[in-house]
Amino acid sequence: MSNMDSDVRPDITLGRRSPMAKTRIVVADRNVITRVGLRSILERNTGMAVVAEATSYEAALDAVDEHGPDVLIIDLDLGDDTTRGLKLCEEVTERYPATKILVLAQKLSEMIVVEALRRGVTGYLCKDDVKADELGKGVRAVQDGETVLGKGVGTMVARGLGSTRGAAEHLTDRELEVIRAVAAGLSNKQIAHQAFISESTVKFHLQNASRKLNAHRRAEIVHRASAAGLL
Amino acid sequence: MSNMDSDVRPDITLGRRSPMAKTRIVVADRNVITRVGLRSILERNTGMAVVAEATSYEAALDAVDEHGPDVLIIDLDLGDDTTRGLKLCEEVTERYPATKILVLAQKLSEMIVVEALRRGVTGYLCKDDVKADELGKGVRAVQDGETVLGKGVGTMVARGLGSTRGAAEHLTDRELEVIRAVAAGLSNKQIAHQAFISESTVKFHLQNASRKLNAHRRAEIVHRASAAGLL
DNA sequence: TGACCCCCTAGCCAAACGGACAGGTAGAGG
DNA sequence: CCTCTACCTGTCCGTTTGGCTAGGGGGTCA
Repeated sequence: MSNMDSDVRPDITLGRRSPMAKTRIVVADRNVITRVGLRSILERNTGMAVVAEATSYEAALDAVDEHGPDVLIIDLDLGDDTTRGLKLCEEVTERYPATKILVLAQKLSEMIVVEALRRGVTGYLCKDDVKADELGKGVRAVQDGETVLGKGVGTMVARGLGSTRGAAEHLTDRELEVIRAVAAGLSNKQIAHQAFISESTVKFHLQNASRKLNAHRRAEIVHRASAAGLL
Repeated sequence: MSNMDSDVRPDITLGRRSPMAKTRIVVADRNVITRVGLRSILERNTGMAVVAEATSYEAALDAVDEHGPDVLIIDLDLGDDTTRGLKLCEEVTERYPATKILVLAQKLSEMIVVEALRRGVTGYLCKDDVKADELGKGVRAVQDGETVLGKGVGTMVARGLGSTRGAAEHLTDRELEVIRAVAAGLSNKQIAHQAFISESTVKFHLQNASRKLNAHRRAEIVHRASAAGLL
């Protein structure tokens, strides 16, 4: 209660995963309010303990390294590049298969949902939809290896996996750069000039982005990218 | 601990604004985690009490009606129409000038910031940027009538107020409808058909929206509307 | 070394868009 | 009555786009 602002809060380190021990949780979220709220809600539940908090991708990984928690609760949007969050999930599931991941997203993005699940995330809830008691249940379920999908997430998964191919190929740096320029209202010609490439190339990148985002108009590209938190 | 999910949590009703009394706070946010977190952080401070929580515009207004708090902490994005949040601020400042409003936004939108301040909001912080101790200070400052602006908010205000005219005329229902269709990737012709109006009219609405949002291309319109939480 | 991916470029053409005219209706309110 | 707002329609024309095909260069990795 005295050190509520530290990035990582160590705790009594007892033997990892001893039976009957408390569920050890690491929370990664850039938002203090959310961290405090989560801790408060989860620790009402006598069987759970938040052993560390993190506010960046690096800190999150460090915390998992150090504490080897049962569950990592994470908001993938920890920096300005959500893709980093996906990579983090991949790393954690690879190196610590015993640590289950529960994603707590601010908003639902089909692309992120599908990609996260592909990377071994075992739960995906949306902050705004979740009820207080669902959190505890969700954590317990995830810890037991059950897959927990929040309201609306399920249908996304169905659609996402139903698509012919991996729905969400990653946008390349250039593509993202171009999309951001489009969002700013620039024409292809202006973008070309700004990025020191030809107009043809701008169109090329936009076509690739269209395919990847399953959009057909630049306005739609912007919308999807925006919804995915890419801008 | 038993009724943490109820929309409004009544408390001991003592004489309003007695001197030396605790700072009475109403929290309006659709997110349980945030509500619990705020309560937890604020009530560490012995001089403050969260007397009610609300998860909808209606409930927020009811709570203010009932408790006449010193401070209303609100995330304007309580439903699917952020404009409602602005109207709410207007109503509260009009009917309860003694109740100060502190906006806790998820993301920063110039339009929302400027409009909110125009409507008598005395504080504007961004959830992700705020530190735990800043919250208490912010609430106290707001209660004293001081204007509290979070990181980045100040510059927005400067730009917003510097603009020749009221920066943010409201988009009409039709305009919003058209914009949403544009975001979905529809052509003017398709939108016209969908809305039972002519293509000319679609273009007309888009031109008006362009002016209001200070955009020149549909992709930019979508971006701004999206950033303002209008989609 | 070939396969693969990202990046870059070119030209073509139909369709869509933006921006500007110049109007019209209906309702709300001073 | 006049004004204001939201809504609706049209025509014009140059610019921008979407979608296509058809390439080259450089990097990584098996």
